Amino acid sequence: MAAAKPSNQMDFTSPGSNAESPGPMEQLQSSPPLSRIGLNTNKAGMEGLDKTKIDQIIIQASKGSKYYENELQKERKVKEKIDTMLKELKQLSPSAIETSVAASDNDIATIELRRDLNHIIVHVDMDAFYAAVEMRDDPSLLNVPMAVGGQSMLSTSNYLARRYGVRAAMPGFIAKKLCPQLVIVKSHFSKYQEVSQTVREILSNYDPLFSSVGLDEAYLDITEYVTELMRGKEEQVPVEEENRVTQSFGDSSVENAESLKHSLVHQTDTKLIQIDPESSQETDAKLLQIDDPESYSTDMKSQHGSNESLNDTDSHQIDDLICDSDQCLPNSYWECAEKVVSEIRERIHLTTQLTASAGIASNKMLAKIASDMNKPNGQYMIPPSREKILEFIRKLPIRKVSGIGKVTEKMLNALGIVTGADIYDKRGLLRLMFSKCSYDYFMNICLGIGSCTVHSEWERKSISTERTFPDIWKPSELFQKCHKLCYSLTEEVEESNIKGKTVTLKLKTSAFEVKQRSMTFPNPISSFADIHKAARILLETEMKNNSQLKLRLMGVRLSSLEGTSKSPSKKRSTSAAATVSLDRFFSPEEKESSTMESKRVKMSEEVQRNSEDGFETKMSEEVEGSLEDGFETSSIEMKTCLKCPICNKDVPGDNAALNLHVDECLNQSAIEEMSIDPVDVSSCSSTGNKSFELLQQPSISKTTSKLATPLSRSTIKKSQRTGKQNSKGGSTRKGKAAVSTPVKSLKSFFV
DNA sequence: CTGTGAAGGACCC
DNA sequence: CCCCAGGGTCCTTCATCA
Repeated sequence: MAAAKPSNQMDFTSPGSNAESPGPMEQLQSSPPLSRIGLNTNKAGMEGLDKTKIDQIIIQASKGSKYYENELQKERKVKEKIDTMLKELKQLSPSAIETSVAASDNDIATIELRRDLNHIIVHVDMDAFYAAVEMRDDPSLLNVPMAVGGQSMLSTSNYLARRYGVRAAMPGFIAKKLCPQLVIVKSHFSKYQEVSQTVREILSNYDPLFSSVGLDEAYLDITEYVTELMRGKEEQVPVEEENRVTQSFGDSSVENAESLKHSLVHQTDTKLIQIDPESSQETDAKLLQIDDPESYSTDMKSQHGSNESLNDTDSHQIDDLICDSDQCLPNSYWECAEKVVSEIRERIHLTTQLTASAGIASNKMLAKIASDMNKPNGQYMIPPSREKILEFIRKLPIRKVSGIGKVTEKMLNALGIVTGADIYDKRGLLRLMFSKCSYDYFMNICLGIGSCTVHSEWERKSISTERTFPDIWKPSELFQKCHKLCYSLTEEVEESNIKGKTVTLKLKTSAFEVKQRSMTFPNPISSFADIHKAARILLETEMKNNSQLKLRLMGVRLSSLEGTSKSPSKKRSTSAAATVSLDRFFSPEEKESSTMESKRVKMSEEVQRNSEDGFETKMSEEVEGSLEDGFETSSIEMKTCLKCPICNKDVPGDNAALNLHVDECLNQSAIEEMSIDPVDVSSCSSTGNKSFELLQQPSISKTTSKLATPLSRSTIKKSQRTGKQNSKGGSTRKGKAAVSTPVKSLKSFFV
């Protein structure tokens, strides 16, 4: 593998490659305050705005609100985190950093081995999706700044509105301040879903196994599609170079051409007629047009950020270095891919009257970034050569990378990192300052390496529902909310035939403080009775611990789902390749379409039976009371409980300790009650007798009442790197400061 | 030392 | 005057345990 060798001499070695000077303090920018409240311009259509002015308006509008105060608080925390990070940075000796750089170079060589340029990955992204749909259906919206959502929150805005700083995830009333003429349209979800489905049908012609992200995005691996197209071309029309797409489309003996025609017909039948009866005619014409070599080249050139063509002799050489000549896709394939993607977008436009943007690259991370380059209604390809990729990444603002949000950006900024090149330059520091996971993530970014895995089915990990409302504090109201939420969650749970072990209650106080309290059953549950009891107990406990609990949001979630690869129940040894993402080895036949159908109990019945029964009344009185209740009623369980060291211990006067104690007992008794509850028919097989046995050693852990301790971060952890990467440079790093950095999982982007 | 839960957060759409 | 969502995923820290 030639790849191993060049990897150490990074092409980043531009100016300041040795900028890893131990004390890059000059670069430590004191970031402006309110960075998390101000406008986030990291979005297409928001370039060149007067951010300062917009920020002023936003801040003006938010000042003094609970939300604002909470954001300030969070901002302070982040700042603190950064400060301690910088302090630790100062402690680092030059030699330590030097060593770290060497080790990092070593890591990079390893990571480089995973570079895979043999997939043509496409990221398709509908432009301002919801807004575009609304505009399409109501021409009066065409030339006005508009957004979709409500007074409290916008889902998206059109490009006109973006000129005012109005964007997704902005509350309506603030948007109005920025742009008084703004028209806010209510969202029509089902419509978006329909359109989305239409788009998906188109996409499936190019990659039947494509994966979608939300309603408006999707990843495709069109390698196979392109390959077949090219093969067809080679066989059928070996001479015609430029017109291969056309040719093969026109040739019915080619499989893809068949399928394409098929889909066209299909489309014509189902969609075009509804939208515009005449355009079916156009479809073919348009498609052919796209294939016109002239229009292609001019088109693509203008859309292509860089003028570099794939035929660059350079890239040939590089490619030869990097890839096995056998494996590497010929450049012509990538040229073809551009046409194919162009066609995809065109077809989307024809059938939906909406525009899409797309990115083409050798992995998902790059494709995603690329799709944003020529938004709206454009596409961009990052050529599959290592050199071109590095060149691209080098200048790339890190914030463009999916997974790097405002906090991570700020943290990296503090280290003087703004672009991909900076990441590479500071690799020594990063290796010392961040967890292995984060560090790996960063390295992959600056190398432009990512996952090519598109064809893996999504697996649900949790299911939840939550609701915001005007502040409430009356116990009866709180319980009512809880009940309602559990009900609707159960509906969904039953609909999807899901079972899970962990119930989490989410609370957001009127001060915007978010708390989560969870409880794990010994066996998967799904009935309203179980979910509600758990949620109810968690709520009771919280209310008990905080007598003036005032909430603006409540949510319930079920996780540790049955049949999840994470679930211990059916671990299919992913053994060997410990470091590799499960993604890769996930076996599709994991689904157990359970035997639960029979247990379907009518929700209404069940709710009625459970809603205001004795149990609940009991619970709403005194936590202690129900606690003892639990003990007494579940005499079978006495043994377990009696053995509980906490229960039998004298609880010290300390409040926190008492809480711990109570929580633990509550959880315990809760589970017992649920196991025993005669009403609970629907889940008897799982929470019935069996759980009695399991209850002997339940995995109940107490809900720690003492939270967070946000300050104790300053520690230098010795979270050792367990990776296999340090074969050469030695340095098994021990004293690594793990500044916790939230980072998109490697699973999603990297192999 | 590993695995698991619980709680808190960052991020994405 | 109206005053910051909801559904998910993953990572990290801590505690406790087997």
